Amino acid sequence: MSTADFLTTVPLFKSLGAAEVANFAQLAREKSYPRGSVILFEDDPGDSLFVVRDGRVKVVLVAEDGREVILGILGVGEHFGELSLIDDQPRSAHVVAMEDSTLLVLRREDFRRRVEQSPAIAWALLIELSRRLRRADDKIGSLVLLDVPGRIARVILDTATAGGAELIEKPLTHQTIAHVIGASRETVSRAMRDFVEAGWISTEHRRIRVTDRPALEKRSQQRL
Amino acid sequence: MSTADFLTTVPLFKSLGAAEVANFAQLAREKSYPRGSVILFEDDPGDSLFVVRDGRVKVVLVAEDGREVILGILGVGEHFGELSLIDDQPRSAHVVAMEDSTLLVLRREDFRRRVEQSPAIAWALLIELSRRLRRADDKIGSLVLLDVPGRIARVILDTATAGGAELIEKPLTHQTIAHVIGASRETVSRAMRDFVEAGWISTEHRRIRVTDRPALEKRSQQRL
DNA sequence: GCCTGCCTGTGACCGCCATCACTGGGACCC
DNA sequence: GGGTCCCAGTGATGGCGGTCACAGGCAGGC
Repeated sequence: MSTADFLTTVPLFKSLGAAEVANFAQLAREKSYPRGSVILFEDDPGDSLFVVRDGRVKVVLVAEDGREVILGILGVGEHFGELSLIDDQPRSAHVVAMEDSTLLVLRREDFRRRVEQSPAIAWALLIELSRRLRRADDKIGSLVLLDVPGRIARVILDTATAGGAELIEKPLTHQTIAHVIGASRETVSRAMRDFVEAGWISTEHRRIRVTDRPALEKRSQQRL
Repeated sequence: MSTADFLTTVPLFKSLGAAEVANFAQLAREKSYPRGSVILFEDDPGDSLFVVRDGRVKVVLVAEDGREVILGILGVGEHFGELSLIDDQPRSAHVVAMEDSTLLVLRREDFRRRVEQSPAIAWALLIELSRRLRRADDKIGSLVLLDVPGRIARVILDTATAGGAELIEKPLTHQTIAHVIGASRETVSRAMRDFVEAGWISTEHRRIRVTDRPALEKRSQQRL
Protein backbone atom coordinates (compact mmCIF):
# COMPACT_ATOMS: atom_id res chain seq x y z
CA MET A 1 0.00 0.00 0.00
CA SER A 2 1.35 3.41 -0.90
CA THR A 3 1.96 5.98 1.78
CA ALA A 4 -0.86 8.11 0.46
CA ASP A 5 -3.31 5.22 0.43
CA PHE A 6 -2.27 4.35 3.93
CA LEU A 7 -2.83 7.89 5.15
CA THR A 8 -6.39 7.91 3.89
CA THR A 9 -7.09 5.08 6.33
CA VAL A 10 -5.93 7.20 9.26
CA PRO A 11 -8.83 9.04 10.92
CA LEU A 12 -6.79 12.16 11.36
CA PHE A 13 -6.35 12.54 7.62
CA LYS A 14 -9.57 10.98 6.49
CA SER A 15 -11.31 14.30 6.18
CA LEU A 16 -8.78 15.61 3.68
CA GLY A 17 -8.99 15.64 -0.07
CA ALA A 18 -6.84 13.34 -2.16
CA ALA A 19 -4.53 16.15 -3.19
CA GLU A 20 -3.85 17.14 0.40
CA VAL A 21 -3.18 13.60 1.44
CA ALA A 22 -0.76 13.17 -1.41
CA ASN A 23 0.97 16.27 -0.21
CA PHE A 24 1.37 14.89 3.28
CA ALA A 25 2.55 11.60 1.91
CA GLN A 26 5.33 13.42 0.13
CA LEU A 27 6.43 15.24 3.24
CA ALA A 28 6.49 12.15 5.41
CA ARG A 29 9.65 10.18 5.99
CA GLU A 30 9.57 6.57 6.89
CA LYS A 31 11.68 5.24 9.74
CA SER A 32 12.14 1.77 11.21
CA TYR A 33 12.65 0.85 14.83
CA PRO A 34 13.59 -2.58 16.15
CA ARG A 35 11.63 -4.06 19.02
CA GLY A 36 12.58 -2.44 22.31
CA SER A 37 14.15 0.67 20.87
CA VAL A 38 13.21 4.06 22.24
CA ILE A 39 11.54 6.25 19.65
CA LEU A 40 11.48 9.35 21.77
CA PHE A 41 12.43 10.35 25.28
CA GLU A 42 10.50 12.24 27.88
CA ASP A 43 11.72 15.84 28.19
CA ASP A 44 13.12 15.91 24.69
CA PRO A 45 12.06 18.93 22.74
CA GLY A 46 9.59 17.58 20.25
CA ASP A 47 9.27 18.58 16.69
CA SER A 48 7.69 15.67 14.91
CA LEU A 49 4.44 13.82 14.60
CA PHE A 50 4.59 10.06 14.22
CA VAL A 51 2.10 7.73 12.59
CA VAL A 52 2.41 3.99 13.14
CA ARG A 53 2.68 2.43 9.72
CA ASP A 54 3.51 -1.01 10.97
CA GLY A 55 4.06 -2.65 14.34
CA ARG A 56 3.09 -1.48 17.79
CA VAL A 57 4.49 1.06 20.25
CA LYS A 58 3.89 1.90 23.89
CA VAL A 59 3.79 5.27 25.57
CA VAL A 60 5.39 4.96 29.00
CA LEU A 61 6.38 6.86 32.10
CA VAL A 62 9.41 5.47 33.86
CA ALA A 63 10.33 5.99 37.51
CA GLU A 64 13.90 6.39 38.67
CA ASP A 65 13.93 2.89 40.06
CA GLY A 66 12.79 1.44 36.77
CA ARG A 67 9.14 0.84 37.48
CA GLU A 68 6.97 1.89 34.57
CA VAL A 69 3.40 2.78 33.66
CA ILE A 70 2.05 2.29 30.18
CA LEU A 71 -0.10 5.25 29.26
CA GLY A 72 -1.11 3.81 25.95
CA ILE A 73 -0.44 1.19 23.33
CA LEU A 74 -0.66 2.37 19.74
CA GLY A 75 -1.16 0.15 16.74
CA VAL A 76 -1.22 0.66 12.99
CA GLY A 77 -2.90 3.89 11.98
CA GLU A 78 -2.55 5.56 15.36
CA HIS A 79 -0.30 8.51 15.95
CA PHE A 80 1.58 10.26 18.71
CA GLY A 81 3.74 13.27 19.30
CA GLU A 82 1.18 15.92 18.41
CA LEU A 83 1.13 17.46 21.87
CA SER A 84 4.58 18.91 21.53
CA LEU A 85 3.69 20.26 18.13
CA ILE A 86 0.68 22.01 19.53
CA ASP A 87 2.00 23.54 22.72
CA ASP A 88 5.75 23.59 22.17
CA GLN A 89 6.34 21.78 25.42
CA PRO A 90 8.82 18.92 25.79
CA ARG A 91 7.72 15.34 25.31
CA SER A 92 5.63 14.14 28.21
CA ALA A 93 6.60 10.48 28.06
CA HIS A 94 8.84 7.92 26.42
CA VAL A 95 7.68 5.99 23.41
CA VAL A 96 9.12 2.52 22.87
CA ALA A 97 8.64 0.03 20.05
CA MET A 98 6.97 -3.13 21.33
CA GLU A 99 7.63 -4.93 18.07
CA ASP A 100 9.75 -4.12 15.08
CA SER A 101 7.90 -1.10 13.80
CA THR A 102 8.01 1.41 11.02
CA LEU A 103 6.69 4.90 11.48
CA LEU A 104 5.88 7.84 9.29
CA VAL A 105 7.46 11.03 10.56
CA LEU A 106 6.07 14.47 9.83
CA ARG A 107 8.05 17.56 10.74
CA ARG A 108 6.53 20.28 12.87
CA GLU A 109 6.46 23.05 10.31
CA ASP A 110 4.91 20.96 7.60
CA PHE A 111 2.22 19.80 9.93
CA ARG A 112 1.54 22.99 11.76
CA ARG A 113 1.10 25.13 8.71
CA ARG A 114 -1.40 22.65 7.46
CA VAL A 115 -3.38 22.62 10.68
CA GLU A 116 -3.54 26.37 10.80
CA GLN A 117 -4.95 26.54 7.31
CA SER A 118 -7.25 23.60 7.37
CA PRO A 119 -10.18 23.61 9.78
CA ALA A 120 -10.84 19.98 8.86
CA ILE A 121 -7.55 18.81 10.29
CA ALA A 122 -7.84 21.02 13.34
CA TRP A 123 -11.25 19.59 14.01
CA ALA A 124 -10.07 16.01 13.55
CA LEU A 125 -7.27 16.74 16.00
CA LEU A 126 -9.69 18.18 18.52
CA ILE A 127 -11.78 15.04 18.30
CA GLU A 128 -8.76 12.84 18.74
CA LEU A 129 -7.54 14.78 21.77
CA SER A 130 -11.02 14.63 23.26
CA ARG A 131 -11.04 10.89 22.88
CA ARG A 132 -7.72 10.60 24.64
CA LEU A 133 -8.76 12.90 27.42
CA ARG A 134 -11.82 10.80 28.08
CA ARG A 135 -9.74 7.67 28.12
CA ALA A 136 -7.22 9.23 30.46
CA ASP A 137 -9.91 10.33 32.88
CA ASP A 138 -11.42 6.91 32.66
CA LYS A 139 -8.10 5.40 33.57
CA ILE A 140 -7.75 7.69 36.55
CA GLY A 141 -11.17 6.54 37.65
CA SER A 142 -10.21 2.89 37.34
CA LEU A 143 -7.01 3.35 39.23
CA VAL A 144 -8.75 4.94 42.16
CA LEU A 145 -12.10 3.20 42.24
CA LEU A 146 -11.36 -0.33 41.07
CA ASP A 147 -9.33 -3.14 42.55
CA VAL A 148 -6.83 -4.98 40.39
CA PRO A 149 -9.18 -7.67 39.04
CA GLY A 150 -11.67 -4.97 38.15
CA ARG A 151 -9.04 -3.06 36.23
CA ILE A 152 -7.96 -6.17 34.42
CA ALA A 153 -11.55 -6.87 33.41
CA ARG A 154 -11.68 -3.38 31.98
CA VAL A 155 -8.54 -3.72 29.96
CA ILE A 156 -9.70 -7.01 28.54
CA LEU A 157 -13.08 -5.62 27.52
CA ASP A 158 -11.40 -2.54 26.21
CA THR A 159 -8.92 -4.24 23.96
CA ALA A 160 -11.47 -6.82 22.93
CA THR A 161 -13.97 -4.27 21.70
CA ALA A 162 -11.22 -2.24 20.10
CA GLY A 163 -10.76 -5.25 17.86
CA GLY A 164 -14.52 -5.53 17.59
CA ALA A 165 -14.56 -9.22 18.36
CA GLU A 166 -14.39 -11.42 21.41
CA LEU A 167 -10.88 -12.51 20.71
CA ILE A 168 -7.89 -10.33 21.44
CA GLU A 169 -5.62 -10.91 18.50
CA LYS A 170 -2.55 -9.09 19.57
CA PRO A 171 -0.90 -10.94 22.41
CA LEU A 172 -0.56 -9.06 25.67
CA THR A 173 1.80 -10.46 28.27
CA HIS A 174 0.88 -10.38 31.92
CA GLN A 175 3.76 -8.02 32.43
CA THR A 176 2.36 -5.61 29.89
CA ILE A 177 -1.11 -5.73 31.37
CA ALA A 178 0.44 -5.13 34.77
CA HIS A 179 2.14 -2.00 33.50
CA VAL A 180 -1.06 -0.77 31.92
CA ILE A 181 -3.14 -1.08 35.06
CA GLY A 182 -0.46 -0.26 37.59
CA ALA A 183 -0.13 -3.64 39.22
CA SER A 184 2.47 -6.36 39.56
CA ARG A 185 2.88 -9.21 37.11
CA GLU A 186 2.18 -11.78 39.80
CA THR A 187 -1.11 -10.24 40.78
CA VAL A 188 -2.20 -10.13 37.17
CA SER A 189 -1.24 -13.78 36.81
CA ARG A 190 -3.35 -14.80 39.77
CA ALA A 191 -6.33 -12.70 38.79
CA MET A 192 -6.36 -14.04 35.26
CA ARG A 193 -6.22 -17.59 36.56
CA ASP A 194 -9.30 -16.80 38.59
CA PHE A 195 -11.05 -15.41 35.52
CA VAL A 196 -10.27 -18.55 33.57
CA GLU A 197 -11.46 -20.76 36.43
CA ALA A 198 -14.65 -18.74 36.65
CA GLY A 199 -15.18 -19.38 32.96
CA TRP A 200 -15.13 -15.72 31.96
CA ILE A 201 -12.21 -15.96 29.59
CA SER A 202 -10.00 -18.57 28.03
CA THR A 203 -6.43 -18.16 26.93
CA GLU A 204 -4.18 -19.76 24.38
CA HIS A 205 -0.71 -18.49 23.69
CA ARG A 206 -1.29 -15.11 25.24
CA ARG A 207 -4.37 -14.47 23.21
CA ILE A 208 -7.43 -13.94 25.29
CA ARG A 209 -10.93 -15.00 24.34
CA VAL A 210 -13.86 -13.47 26.15
CA THR A 211 -16.37 -16.20 26.97
CA ASP A 212 -18.60 -14.44 29.45
CA ARG A 213 -18.76 -10.80 28.64
CA PRO A 214 -21.57 -9.91 31.06
CA ALA A 215 -19.63 -11.32 33.98
CA LEU A 216 -16.57 -9.34 33.01
CA GLU A 217 -18.60 -6.20 32.60
CA LYS A 218 -20.12 -6.62 35.98
CA ARG A 219 -16.74 -7.21 37.55
CA SER A 220 -15.31 -4.16 35.87
CA GLN A 221 -17.93 -1.99 37.52
CA GLN A 222 -18.00 -3.71 40.84
CA ARG A 223 -16.63 -0.76 42.63
CA LEU A 224 -17.15 1.96 40.10
CA MET B 1 -16.44 43.86 35.37
CA SER B 2 -18.53 43.40 32.26
CA THR B 3 -18.94 40.00 30.72
CA ALA B 4 -16.91 41.06 27.72
CA ASP B 5 -14.07 42.40 29.85
CA PHE B 6 -14.12 39.22 31.84
CA LEU B 7 -13.90 37.07 28.72
CA THR B 8 -10.77 38.84 27.56
CA THR B 9 -9.06 37.55 30.69
CA VAL B 10 -9.85 33.96 29.75
CA PRO B 11 -7.01 32.34 27.82
CA LEU B 12 -9.39 30.61 25.47
CA PHE B 13 -10.74 33.91 24.20
CA LYS B 14 -7.63 36.01 24.62
CA SER B 15 -6.62 35.55 21.03
CA LEU B 16 -9.83 37.06 19.71
CA GLY B 17 -10.52 40.61 18.66
CA ALA B 18 -12.66 42.91 20.74
CA ALA B 19 -15.60 42.59 18.36
CA GLU B 20 -15.57 38.81 18.55
CA VAL B 21 -15.38 38.83 22.29
CA ALA B 22 -18.29 41.22 22.51
CA ASN B 23 -20.19 38.85 20.32
CA PHE B 24 -19.53 35.94 22.63
CA ALA B 25 -20.44 38.04 25.61
CA GLN B 26 -23.82 38.66 24.09
CA LEU B 27 -24.44 35.01 23.46
CA ALA B 28 -23.49 33.93 26.94
CA ARG B 29 -26.05 33.47 29.67
CA GLU B 30 -25.16 33.74 33.28
CA LYS B 31 -26.31 31.12 35.77
CA SER B 32 -25.78 30.74 39.51
CA TYR B 33 -25.30 27.54 41.44
CA PRO B 34 -25.31 27.21 45.22
CA ARG B 35 -22.52 25.32 46.92
CA GLY B 36 -22.96 21.59 46.53
CA SER B 37 -25.32 21.70 43.58
CA VAL B 38 -24.68 19.54 40.57
CA ILE B 39 -24.04 21.56 37.43
CA LEU B 40 -24.02 18.63 35.08
CA PHE B 41 -24.29 14.87 35.31
CA GLU B 42 -22.16 12.19 33.79
CA ASP B 43 -23.88 10.56 30.79
CA ASP B 44 -26.05 13.59 30.11
CA PRO B 45 -25.99 14.68 26.52
CA GLY B 46 -23.97 17.84 26.55
CA ASP B 47 -24.66 20.93 24.59
CA SER B 48 -23.05 23.75 26.49
CA LEU B 49 -19.70 25.17 27.37
CA PHE B 50 -19.29 26.66 30.83
CA VAL B 51 -16.89 29.32 31.99
CA VAL B 52 -16.42 29.91 35.71
CA ARG B 53 -17.21 33.53 36.32
CA ASP B 54 -17.11 33.29 40.05
CA GLY B 55 -16.57 30.54 42.62
CA ARG B 56 -15.04 27.12 42.24
CA VAL B 57 -16.27 23.81 40.83
CA LYS B 58 -15.00 20.23 40.89
CA VAL B 59 -15.10 17.63 38.14
CA VAL B 60 -15.78 14.25 39.73
CA LEU B 61 -16.34 10.60 39.01
CA VAL B 62 -18.57 8.87 41.50
CA ALA B 63 -18.70 5.14 42.21
CA GLU B 64 -21.91 3.30 42.97
CA ASP B 65 -21.02 3.09 46.62
CA GLY B 66 -20.45 6.82 46.81
CA ARG B 67 -16.68 6.98 46.73
CA GLU B 68 -15.46 9.73 44.45
CA VAL B 69 -12.42 10.91 42.55
CA ILE B 70 -11.85 14.55 41.78
CA LEU B 71 -10.50 14.86 38.26
CA GLY B 72 -10.05 18.58 38.49
CA ILE B 73 -10.86 21.72 40.39
CA LEU B 74 -11.67 24.75 38.29
CA GLY B 75 -11.50 28.34 39.44
CA VAL B 76 -12.39 31.69 37.95
CA GLY B 77 -11.57 31.92 34.27
CA GLU B 78 -11.42 28.19 33.70
CA HIS B 79 -13.94 26.34 31.61
CA PHE B 80 -15.41 22.90 31.14
CA GLY B 81 -17.85 21.05 28.98
CA GLU B 82 -16.06 21.50 25.68
CA LEU B 83 -15.45 17.80 25.15
CA SER B 84 -19.10 17.08 24.49
CA LEU B 85 -19.25 20.00 22.10
CA ILE B 86 -16.34 18.65 20.17
CA ASP B 87 -17.13 14.98 19.89
CA ASP B 88 -20.87 14.84 20.56
CA GLN B 89 -20.37 12.24 23.26
CA PRO B 90 -22.18 12.36 26.61
CA ARG B 91 -20.63 14.12 29.58
CA SER B 92 -17.74 12.13 30.98
CA ALA B 93 -18.09 13.23 34.60
CA HIS B 94 -20.18 15.17 37.05
CA VAL B 95 -19.43 18.79 37.80
CA VAL B 96 -20.35 20.11 41.23
CA ALA B 97 -20.12 23.60 42.68
CA MET B 98 -17.67 23.68 45.60
CA GLU B 99 -18.76 27.16 46.58
CA ASP B 100 -21.62 29.35 45.50
CA SER B 101 -20.65 29.92 41.91
CA THR B 102 -21.82 31.74 38.85
CA LEU B 103 -21.06 30.46 35.40
CA LEU B 104 -21.29 31.73 31.88
CA VAL B 105 -23.04 29.29 29.59
CA LEU B 106 -22.47 29.14 25.86
CA ARG B 107 -24.68 27.01 23.66
CA ARG B 108 -23.21 24.45 21.32
CA GLU B 109 -24.18 26.00 18.02
CA ASP B 110 -22.95 29.45 18.91
CA PHE B 111 -19.65 28.07 20.02
CA ARG B 112 -19.14 25.48 17.36
CA ARG B 113 -19.76 27.76 14.43
CA ARG B 114 -17.22 30.11 15.86
CA VAL B 115 -14.58 27.45 16.28
CA GLU B 116 -15.04 26.20 12.77
CA GLN B 117 -14.53 29.63 11.35
CA SER B 118 -11.81 30.89 13.59
CA PRO B 119 -8.46 29.14 13.56
CA ALA B 120 -7.42 31.22 16.55
CA ILE B 121 -10.04 29.69 18.79
CA ALA B 122 -9.45 26.22 17.47
CA TRP B 123 -5.79 26.61 18.19
CA ALA B 124 -6.41 27.94 21.69
CA LEU B 125 -8.64 24.95 22.32
CA LEU B 126 -5.99 22.55 21.08
CA ILE B 127 -3.51 24.09 23.46
CA GLU B 128 -5.92 23.83 26.34
CA LEU B 129 -6.73 20.20 25.63
CA SER B 130 -3.03 19.44 25.36
CA ARG B 131 -2.47 20.95 28.76
CA ARG B 132 -5.19 18.83 30.25
CA LEU B 133 -3.94 15.70 28.60
CA ARG B 134 -0.50 16.25 30.03
CA ARG B 135 -1.95 16.82 33.46
CA ALA B 136 -4.09 13.72 33.21
CA ASP B 137 -1.13 11.59 32.19
CA ASP B 138 0.84 13.11 34.98
CA LYS B 139 -1.86 12.16 37.41
CA ILE B 140 -1.90 8.60 36.14
CA GLY B 141 1.83 8.50 36.72
CA SER B 142 1.47 9.77 40.28
CA LEU B 143 -1.25 7.29 41.10
CA VAL B 144 0.83 4.36 39.98
CA LEU B 145 4.35 5.40 40.85
CA LEU B 146 3.99 7.49 44.01
CA ASP B 147 2.86 6.62 47.52
CA VAL B 148 0.29 8.78 49.24
CA PRO B 149 2.67 11.28 50.86
CA GLY B 150 4.38 11.71 47.50
CA ARG B 151 1.10 12.45 45.80
CA ILE B 152 0.17 14.93 48.49
CA ALA B 153 3.49 16.70 48.06
CA ARG B 154 2.70 16.98 44.37
CA VAL B 155 -0.73 18.43 44.89
CA ILE B 156 0.63 20.97 47.30
CA LEU B 157 3.38 22.07 44.96
CA ASP B 158 0.96 22.06 42.11
CA THR B 159 -1.65 24.27 43.68
CA ALA B 160 1.01 26.46 45.23
CA THR B 161 2.68 27.24 41.92
CA ALA B 162 -0.66 27.67 40.25
CA GLY B 163 -1.10 30.62 42.57
CA GLY B 164 2.50 31.56 41.90
CA ALA B 165 3.33 31.99 45.56
CA GLU B 166 4.22 29.80 48.48
CA LEU B 167 0.88 30.18 50.10
CA ILE B 168 -2.17 28.33 48.94
CA GLU B 169 -4.93 30.87 49.21
CA LYS B 170 -7.94 28.77 48.51
CA PRO B 171 -8.52 26.41 51.38
CA LEU B 172 -8.42 22.71 50.59
CA THR B 173 -9.85 20.31 53.11
CA HIS B 174 -8.14 17.02 53.80
CA GLN B 175 -11.19 15.31 52.42
CA THR B 176 -10.86 17.20 49.15
CA ILE B 177 -7.17 16.45 48.86
CA ALA B 178 -7.97 12.82 49.56
CA HIS B 179 -10.42 12.76 46.68
CA VAL B 180 -7.94 14.41 44.39
CA ILE B 181 -5.16 11.92 45.01
CA GLY B 182 -7.28 8.84 45.54
CA ALA B 183 -6.65 8.28 49.22
CA SER B 184 -8.60 8.36 52.46
CA ARG B 185 -9.07 11.46 54.58
CA GLU B 186 -7.34 9.86 57.54
CA THR B 187 -4.24 9.01 55.59
CA VAL B 188 -4.03 12.56 54.27
CA SER B 189 -4.40 13.86 57.81
CA ARG B 190 -1.53 11.77 59.06
CA ALA B 191 0.74 12.55 56.15
CA MET B 192 0.18 16.29 56.46
CA ARG B 193 0.94 16.14 60.16
CA ASP B 194 4.25 14.52 59.25
CA PHE B 195 4.96 17.27 56.72
CA VAL B 196 4.30 19.92 59.33
CA GLU B 197 6.47 18.13 61.87
CA ALA B 198 9.24 17.86 59.31
CA GLY B 199 8.99 21.60 58.79
CA TRP B 200 8.11 21.40 55.13
CA ILE B 201 4.80 23.18 55.39
CA SER B 202 2.76 25.06 57.92
CA THR B 203 -0.98 25.36 58.06
CA GLU B 204 -3.45 27.83 59.41
CA HIS B 205 -7.15 27.49 58.84
CA ARG B 206 -6.81 25.11 55.95
CA ARG B 207 -4.43 27.33 54.12
CA ILE B 208 -1.10 25.76 53.46
CA ARG B 209 2.20 27.57 53.39
CA VAL B 210 5.17 25.91 51.77
CA THR B 211 8.22 26.43 53.96
CA ASP B 212 10.64 23.94 52.46
CA ARG B 213 9.99 23.60 48.79
CA PRO B 214 13.10 21.53 47.95
CA ALA B 215 12.14 18.92 50.50
CA LEU B 216 8.65 18.68 49.10
CA GLU B 217 9.96 18.45 45.59
CA LYS B 218 12.27 15.67 46.53
CA ARG B 219 9.49 13.82 48.28
CA SER B 220 7.22 14.19 45.30
CA GLN B 221 9.73 12.43 43.12
CA GLN B 222 10.85 9.86 45.59
CA ARG B 223 9.44 7.02 43.64
CA LEU B 224 8.85 8.65 40.31
C1' DG C 1 -25.94 31.07 74.79
C1' DC C 2 -26.39 26.29 72.35
C1' DC C 3 -26.99 23.41 68.53
C1' DT C 4 -25.75 21.70 64.14
C1' DG C 5 -22.66 20.87 60.52
C1' DC C 6 -18.25 20.31 58.92
C1' DC C 7 -13.59 19.65 59.73
C1' DT C 8 -9.28 17.52 61.95
C1' DG C 9 -6.53 14.16 64.80
C1' DT C 10 -5.50 9.47 66.36
C1' DG C 11 -5.71 4.68 67.69
C1' DA C 12 -6.72 -0.28 66.36
C1' DC C 13 -7.27 -3.62 63.01
C1' DC C 14 -6.90 -6.01 58.84
C1' DG C 15 -6.87 -6.92 53.81
C1' DC C 16 -5.12 -6.20 49.29
C1' DC C 17 -1.35 -6.43 46.82
C1' DA C 18 3.86 -5.73 46.17
C1' DT C 19 7.88 -8.18 46.75
C1' DC C 20 10.94 -12.05 46.95
C1' DA C 21 12.14 -16.47 45.52
C1' DC C 22 11.72 -20.44 42.67
C1' DT C 23 9.95 -23.77 39.30
C1' DG C 24 8.74 -24.90 34.80
C1' DG C 25 7.54 -24.27 29.84
C1' DG C 26 7.74 -22.68 25.08
C1' DA C 27 10.38 -20.40 21.18
C1' DC C 28 14.34 -19.60 18.83
C1' DC C 29 19.12 -20.15 17.45
C1' DC C 30 23.59 -22.13 17.36
C1' DG D 1 20.79 -31.59 21.14
C1' DG D 2 21.48 -27.70 24.63
C1' DG D 3 21.69 -22.87 25.63
C1' DT D 4 19.45 -18.51 26.14
C1' DC D 5 15.42 -15.57 26.52
C1' DC D 6 11.15 -14.48 27.80
C1' DC D 7 7.01 -15.67 29.92
C1' DA D 8 3.64 -17.87 33.32
C1' DG D 9 2.40 -19.93 37.89
C1' DT D 10 2.58 -20.14 42.89
C1' DG D 11 3.85 -19.92 47.82
C1' DA D 12 5.44 -17.02 51.80
C1' DT D 13 5.84 -12.68 53.95
C1' DG D 14 5.12 -8.07 55.13
C1' DG D 15 3.66 -3.24 54.69
C1' DC D 16 0.94 0.56 53.07
C1' DG D 17 -3.09 2.41 53.54
C1' DG D 18 -8.32 1.71 53.91
C1' DT D 19 -11.91 1.32 57.28
C1' DC D 20 -14.08 1.82 61.70
C1' DA D 21 -14.66 4.33 65.84
C1' DC D 22 -14.44 8.19 68.58
C1' DA D 23 -12.84 12.73 70.53
C1' DG D 24 -12.42 17.40 69.98
C1' DG D 25 -12.29 22.21 67.42
C1' DC D 26 -14.36 25.92 64.92
C1' DA D 27 -18.01 28.64 62.55
C1' DG D 28 -22.47 30.12 61.64
C1' DG D 29 -27.39 30.38 62.72
C1' DC D 30 -31.27 30.57 65.71
